Amino acid sequence: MPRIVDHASRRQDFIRAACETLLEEGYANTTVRAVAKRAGFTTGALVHYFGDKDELIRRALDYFGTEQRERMLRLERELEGRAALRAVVADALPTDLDSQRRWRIWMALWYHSEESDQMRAEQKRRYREWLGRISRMLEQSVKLGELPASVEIRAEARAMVAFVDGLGVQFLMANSRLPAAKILAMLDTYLNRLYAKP
Amino acid sequence: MPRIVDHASRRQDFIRAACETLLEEGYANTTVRAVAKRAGFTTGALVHYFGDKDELIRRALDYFGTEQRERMLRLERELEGRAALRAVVADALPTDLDSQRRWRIWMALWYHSEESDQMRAEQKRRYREWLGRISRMLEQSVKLGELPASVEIRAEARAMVAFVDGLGVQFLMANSRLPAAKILAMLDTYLNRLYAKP
DNA sequence: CCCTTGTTGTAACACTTGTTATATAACGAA
DNA sequence: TTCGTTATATAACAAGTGTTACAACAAGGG
Repeated sequence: MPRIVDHASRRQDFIRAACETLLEEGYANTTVRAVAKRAGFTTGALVHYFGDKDELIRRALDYFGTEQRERMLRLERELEGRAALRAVVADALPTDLDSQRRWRIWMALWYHSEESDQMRAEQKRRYREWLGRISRMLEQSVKLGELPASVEIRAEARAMVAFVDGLGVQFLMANSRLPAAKILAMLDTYLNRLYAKP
Repeated sequence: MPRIVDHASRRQDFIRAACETLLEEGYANTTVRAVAKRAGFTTGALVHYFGDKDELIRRALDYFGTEQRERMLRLERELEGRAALRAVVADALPTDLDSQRRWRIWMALWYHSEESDQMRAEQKRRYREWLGRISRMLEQSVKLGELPASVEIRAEARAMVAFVDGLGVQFLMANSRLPAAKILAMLDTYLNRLYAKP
């Protein structure tokens, strides 16, 4: 009976607008008004699709996560063991403008998960997934004989994640002046040591 | 003629209050009103000692930096080479409640240096210092014969800093549930590989 | 054609922020 | 004591926030 509009797709429009705003204006400037405007609406429309701002932001961050996960799953399917690990981690590392913006989002998420319980939960979930993914590739390396069975999978995964996150931070702090080649060289040095025959 | 009050020491009072507020309430809740109240005054008094809020915050962060630097210099003086590196990095790693709070501040600083040019400058300066400190200890290791001359000092320092920063992030995300022993074990694994005889 | 129902825009609300203006209090010099 | 200067408190201001209330609108069914 009433005016017909695809609820789900309109929601997606707002989520996309929120993503763009986050990337281009930063977290602090991502207000409901700004997002609504970018989507071509006003706050009146936006609030019909999201309970509150936090939900909108969480959906947007979810969108980033999904994108990244899909890229990684693709790499994981095509490769295995050390090669897969190398590819997945290299994809996560900040090597171009796009990943630089992704890292800005991550940092904002880290920071704000201090305040919002829901966000912290979401963030923990994502970390677990990320650790699990790396752990699985390390286990595969053990099965393939690339790594000795004595390697402590969980600790190694944690260390790897720390390495990646730290490089992300440094990249942002260095005003993105860290050349991709250097970052990848550091990754290879790291992997060479991890995979060194004892 | 006028009422006498030690300008410098009163300033320090406010700076200390700002530090405490940052640590206990977090960056977002560190308002001029909150800091003034904690110092036992109101905003009217505070603004007589600082041009604006940004200056106050920068002074407070400076205070943290100075504290940490002094601790590190002490360790650097007492030890040398690998032992010094291990001690300094272990001190920086998040192993107790105090360092946890310090890491919260660091993350806030990272995040907000996206917006304030002055803060970003301050932050860059601190990173350079931190990289320089580690580089010097690595060079000392080379001189002591602990490391081969072929090691790429700058890249290794960067990797080390990344490792530390990443662990700091993970510590915060894990709700400080990462036991100190595990973190130190990861550091030692890292150092063992770096200092392994080829 | 009208009416119902979901959509959207407008505007107000309540609150918080940093900053500024101004009044009051304190204290030493004259 | 009185005055002048400074320190401090109080209060207002302007801007910006998320949220809410409400009116206007659109479009398909009767």
